[in-house]
Amino acid sequence: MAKGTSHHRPDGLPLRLRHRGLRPTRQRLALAQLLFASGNRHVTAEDLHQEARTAGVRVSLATVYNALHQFTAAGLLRSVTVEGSRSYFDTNTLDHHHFYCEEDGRLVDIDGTAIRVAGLPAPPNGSSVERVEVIVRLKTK
Amino acid sequence: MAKGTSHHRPDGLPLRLRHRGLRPTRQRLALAQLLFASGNRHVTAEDLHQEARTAGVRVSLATVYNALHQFTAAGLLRSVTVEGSRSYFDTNTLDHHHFYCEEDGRLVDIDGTAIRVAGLPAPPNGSSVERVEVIVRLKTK
DNA sequence: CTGTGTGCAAACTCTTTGCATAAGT
DNA sequence: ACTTATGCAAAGAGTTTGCACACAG
Repeated sequence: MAKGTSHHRPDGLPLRLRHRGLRPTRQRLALAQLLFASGNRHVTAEDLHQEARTAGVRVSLATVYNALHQFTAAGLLRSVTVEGSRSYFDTNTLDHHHFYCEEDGRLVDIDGTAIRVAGLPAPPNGSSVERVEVIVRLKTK
Repeated sequence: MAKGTSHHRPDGLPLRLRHRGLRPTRQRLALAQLLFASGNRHVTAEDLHQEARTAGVRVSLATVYNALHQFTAAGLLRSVTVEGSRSYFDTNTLDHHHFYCEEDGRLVDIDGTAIRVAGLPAPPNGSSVERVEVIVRLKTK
């Protein structure tokens, strides 16, 4: 393993962004780096903004929001809604589910293949199922 | 069955509120009436406020929010989070799930006994499951 | 160069809060 | 009377937007 840590060659990021029609700007690259360098993550805009600043990346909160939405539209992220006041963005774009701890606001992935939902009624007339989302709300035992 | 329509005697409301430690004020009664008189409902604060005004009930939006939260704390309502920007309140406090149509913001109940979720992994250490919530996101076919 | 992205601050939406007034018991 | 709820308007959080400047190609 001469260079890089297997799954994420930094060099892949610019191409990955450009491939989705996003110009690999300094800010987007830095944010993508933070997001995708370390396994599956669940971040809020504020989280990511803070992280960027801590990492010495000069980026505005508005740009973080823009980037998160652009990444989501481009299929690099998925948004998760578990609580009204914050928006979470999930780097895992495969179908999967979540544990959510209301107390500390933490999200944990549940592999989509692990869970099976049985007994689903037919969707209302004229609509079809886009996605089944399971949220397991946790309390401290 | 001499009087009332079985599940919701209007006379029951004041008692129902008082029983939960809520003083049956004019506004709370009117809102409770709107909420509980007609089967299961999913409303936003704005919805309910509008409805109240339409029904000629003078009530402020802040009071609607207060009442919705008080009712929720008292176990008369349950809050449902499907989308970041709005908070929904559900008059069905039994365990159940939802269809959610992103396009028109409509929520439809799915009986809790209909669905079975299998294959749930053990919750993270130190926590236990409070509630499993299934949201079936719909698209117009 | 040329067009897209960014930063900043202001605007916006939904929700909560503080304090004087009104209503419930 | 005494306590609790309400109304209003202002504050608050999170998010979005508009426009001048900066950067990537």
